[in-house]
Amino acid sequence: MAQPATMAHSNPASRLSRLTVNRLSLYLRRLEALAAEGVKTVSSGQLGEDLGVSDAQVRKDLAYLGHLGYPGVGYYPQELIGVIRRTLGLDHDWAVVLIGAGNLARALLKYRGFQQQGFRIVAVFDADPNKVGERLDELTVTPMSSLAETIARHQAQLGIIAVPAPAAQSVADELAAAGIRGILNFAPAVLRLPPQVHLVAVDLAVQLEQLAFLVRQDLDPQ
Amino acid sequence: MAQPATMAHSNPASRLSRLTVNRLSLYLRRLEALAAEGVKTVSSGQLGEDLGVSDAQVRKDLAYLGHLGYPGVGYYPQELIGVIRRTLGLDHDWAVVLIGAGNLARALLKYRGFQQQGFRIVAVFDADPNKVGERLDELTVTPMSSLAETIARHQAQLGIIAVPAPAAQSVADELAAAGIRGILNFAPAVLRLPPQVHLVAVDLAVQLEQLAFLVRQDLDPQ
DNA sequence: TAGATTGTTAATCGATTAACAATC
DNA sequence: TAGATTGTTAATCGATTAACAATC
Repeated sequence: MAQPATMAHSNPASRLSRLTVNRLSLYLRRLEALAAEGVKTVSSGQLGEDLGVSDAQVRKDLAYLGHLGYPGVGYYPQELIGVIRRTLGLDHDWAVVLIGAGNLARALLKYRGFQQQGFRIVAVFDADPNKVGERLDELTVTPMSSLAETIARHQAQLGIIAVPAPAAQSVADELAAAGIRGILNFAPAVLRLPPQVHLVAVDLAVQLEQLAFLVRQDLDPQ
Repeated sequence: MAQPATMAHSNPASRLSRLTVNRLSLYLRRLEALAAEGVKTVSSGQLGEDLGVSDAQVRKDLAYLGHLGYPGVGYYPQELIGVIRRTLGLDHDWAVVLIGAGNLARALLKYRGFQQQGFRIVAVFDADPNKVGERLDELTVTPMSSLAETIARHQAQLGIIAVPAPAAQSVADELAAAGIRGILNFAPAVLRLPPQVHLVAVDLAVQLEQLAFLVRQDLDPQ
């Protein structure tokens, strides 16, 4: 809107790298806490210090979203919260389906951070007939055979894969075929997806191995 | 050992970036699968294609670990597995303590990827007296008061924080005070730790928001 | 006003890719 | 040998930081 006409077809969000988007999530969480505390303004230096990010980095990240800062003053948390939420797509709810009804699924269902940002898990599926019908929180475990129908009914756009690695690719294929647009994958498997389906992978073993490497290197450099 | 004397104080591992270490974990997992299938040699092109990494990237990453490739032939999975495991510190077991006895803890206790790489969860703690004494898999939930003693007894070097965000910093402080050298943090909180304690954070909300951003940008560019 | 703080540029740093001589 | 493939260099790409004029 405030963009000059010559920039009409430029898309600010498309310039945001994965790293910047990650930090925007962190800024958002911190800003929400500051707003709840009644803080009226915050500087890039303060916000960065709270999160372990440089002040220049904070300003650069936020400048991608527009002229949101006030020289000599800082940023207004309330204003920033609105802009970041819109940028991240958090200005409306997301219907999410969860595949796999194990302990990780239980943990994710209870995870408040998802609910708070408008992610609604609308169905849980499992391939194991013994788990189908089981009650998980507010939901009843549904058979995989009703995946496509359930996704269509809820107009779910996101899916979370929490099944063992060998099953992950076939679940991903089913999700893609059912029209899911983004997958958060917890299975330790590399997934192949059509280009219109976005993928974010959380690989727990990789993260723990990263930690082992850091400690090992520190204790026993060689 | 095979290093010339002039490089005696250079530390190859210290040159490895976090990104490279992450990929080494992925290479390791794939190589273990290849070895199990009886594959005798693999090229950088093949390994990269399996994991979505360029061939040049694979060669560069592996070259940090030494001259492990054979021109015209490729790499020997068995040889590479040994070197990567040593580099990542996976050539011995790690005793790990788990703080928080909720659903995420249950999921982590059952996670095969940890056990397979030699991570042994030796104790589970919870601040809630109602949870203390509860059986989780092979372990009994222990009160926080015995944290330091238990860590010392098992000589645990790694800790996993799976408690709510408000409790995370105080748990981290206790772990650091008890001599833990590395923390894998699942709480959505920024932790402050002394420099000798390494930190890897897995932030589930950030990852799901990353996914929402990608999908939103794709569906509704503006 | 003086002081604080932004947005942005240029410099720096780091990671990836392309290309190819060397090797088997 | 011819073909395949490595290790490494130089080129490219991208992200971070330092610095400071502009602004309130």
